[in-house]
Amino acid sequence: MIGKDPAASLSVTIDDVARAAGVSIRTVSRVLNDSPKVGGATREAVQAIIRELGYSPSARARALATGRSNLIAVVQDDPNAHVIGVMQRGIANVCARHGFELVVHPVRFSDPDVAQNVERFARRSRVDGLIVLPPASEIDAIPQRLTAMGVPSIGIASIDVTAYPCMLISDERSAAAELGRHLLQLGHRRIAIIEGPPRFQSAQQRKAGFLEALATSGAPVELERREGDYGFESGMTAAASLLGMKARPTAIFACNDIMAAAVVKAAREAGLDMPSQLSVAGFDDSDLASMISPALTTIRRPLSDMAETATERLLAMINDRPPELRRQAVPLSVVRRQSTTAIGVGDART
Amino acid sequence: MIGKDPAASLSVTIDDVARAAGVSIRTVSRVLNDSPKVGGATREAVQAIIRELGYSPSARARALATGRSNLIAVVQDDPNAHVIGVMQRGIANVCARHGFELVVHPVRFSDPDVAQNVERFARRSRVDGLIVLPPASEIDAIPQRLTAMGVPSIGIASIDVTAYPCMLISDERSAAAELGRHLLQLGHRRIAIIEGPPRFQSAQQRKAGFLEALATSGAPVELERREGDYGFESGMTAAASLLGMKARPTAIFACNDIMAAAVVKAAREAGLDMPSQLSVAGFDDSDLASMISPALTTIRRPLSDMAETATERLLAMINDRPPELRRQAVPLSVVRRQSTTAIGVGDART
DNA sequence: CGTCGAAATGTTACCGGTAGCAAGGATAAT
DNA sequence: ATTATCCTTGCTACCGGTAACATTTCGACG
Repeated sequence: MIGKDPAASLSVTIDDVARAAGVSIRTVSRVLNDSPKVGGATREAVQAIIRELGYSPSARARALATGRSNLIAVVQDDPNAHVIGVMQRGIANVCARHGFELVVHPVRFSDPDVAQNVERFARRSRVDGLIVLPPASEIDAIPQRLTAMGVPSIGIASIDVTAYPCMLISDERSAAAELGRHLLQLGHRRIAIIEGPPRFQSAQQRKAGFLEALATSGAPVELERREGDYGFESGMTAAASLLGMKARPTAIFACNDIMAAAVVKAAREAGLDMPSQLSVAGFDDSDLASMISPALTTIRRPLSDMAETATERLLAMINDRPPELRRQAVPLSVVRRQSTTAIGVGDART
Repeated sequence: MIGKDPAASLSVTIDDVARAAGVSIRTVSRVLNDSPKVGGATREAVQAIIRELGYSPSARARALATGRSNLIAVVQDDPNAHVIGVMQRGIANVCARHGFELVVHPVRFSDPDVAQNVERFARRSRVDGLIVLPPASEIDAIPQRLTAMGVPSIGIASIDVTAYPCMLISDERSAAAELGRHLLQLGHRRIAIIEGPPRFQSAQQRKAGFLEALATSGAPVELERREGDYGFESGMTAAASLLGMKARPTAIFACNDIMAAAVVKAAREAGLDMPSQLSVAGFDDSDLASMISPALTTIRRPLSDMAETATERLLAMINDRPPELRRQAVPLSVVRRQSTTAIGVGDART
């Protein structure tokens, strides 16, 4: 009945349990870690007391004694709330299944001291491992330091960052190429791309894949390029410039959904009908993509799966099971929606 | 030069530092916690060694010894990635400033055992305090258990949940009322509301405030009500039903931006021009709101400020400074954009 | 020049668990 | 019945810090 005092229950210690059960601390510890060498009767008695007292062992003390904190961290920059939201959930799910806790450590991609920042964080917090999300995952120095410290880490990015002991690489380049071919097949020849900021590898990959597809097709493509910063405003600016051309593009690929949404908005305000007069495609398949009109043709990354896989693999490394697969390419898929269509019917001829 | 060995640096202990500096552990500890009673020369010598060895104290051991983990948790359900993303960032910022780490604990609002789940989490992880985000913050049992355990917590919600020692209450009811008056002033009389799921207090508050404004205005309003679940599909369904009416509403208030976006999309596909033939308003001022066309008139909560304030206050409680303000109402504001306009010109007369 | 007090540093007992090793008890083999 | 063996359980030394209390060292003052 001691357990009835709720105020005290937080401070119940293993000692209290041992005393109440009339056994030694060692035995209680065994029950907690369900060691096989405990008598059935004793085990049940101890468990009863534990329940009665509402006891639960301190993760901190445990961490100190075992050298494992049962904590993993996710390192994230946050330009993209959608990506982070979905991945965090996936990671948290796996953590919960394995009795781990998740600590988030936001960083700034542009901060020159990110790597040092992360190192200090890892050192101080003593997390058992880290998952690094893009675009922070593109920074070499982070896995370099982590690996030097002997802390397991896994990166999720669009390119291979060799310093990571394990990586999930989403093949954004191929996906963008596939999207390029898709537009060509639809008959588009005046095509524009709104690129992302070149400091991000993802932006470079998406651009490269797309341009490559157009170039190798052999089709006589008139290509127009603009640079955006993945933000809505930059998309509006680029769109305004493209739509104001005499020979306006019939299709625009924006390197993320946000800029694509800007194109849609700009086009609508310019009185253009989509997709008949203009096809638009994005990248990410964020919520946004299917909520605007017309719904965006875009590229989907299996974010949730990637997050779960990454976490499973990190936990494996933490448990000294080396990852079976040190590098894994994740295939992405084009999601066709209403924002792209074959050129023809209501074609815009300037 | 010992510090050059990076693999070893993770396991540098206070003892190593003491030995290297030729002082006692106690003195190193004093330097770490910058206690005033250390000689200047000694202090500098120790600091030099610490730097050289790349030592940083284990947060775990510290937690065990001091009884404080320097960890706070954010408890969140995640129907709304936007809200969580913004708030998490605000919380993390404040944490970083005060040397705290942030652990996220996702829960399910609909889970009958949430409260127990959170209690176990708090007990096990030994966090120093918790911030509970809506809608999880509406569940009484959570703060009840937390308070009984003596763990500081702060809730952010649209109503007062008395069991919290401290709360930030966003006045969604008044905001919705203000929005209602706004629509009336614009001349709308055939008005519809797409409500959120009644199990959420936020949905009830938004509805109540809006209806109240219409009722007390004295204006002869024809009100139409539909129930949604805060999801896009439900918004489409409700919109289809409303737009199919003989006497179609001239203004629709959707209780969140996502459903409002659905209304916009449905209206557009029905060939309606906005805002001339239909005014639409949402709630949340998510990214979405300004990215669609027309941009949504909606209601903004100062999410980032709220998150920071909540965190500051929680940290104050943790440091035994009772919160100066145990309840604080946060005023919200109507953001007028292009989706609402005065009735008249291109009015829809069915 | 002796004494006293403040400042600086050291010694050591925790914090709440884990786990190696030893000891006690019960059951099985001879 | 006796001893060997296995199964249970207890004792205790850590894990890496913090902080109370003791001790030493000096400078200052009478």
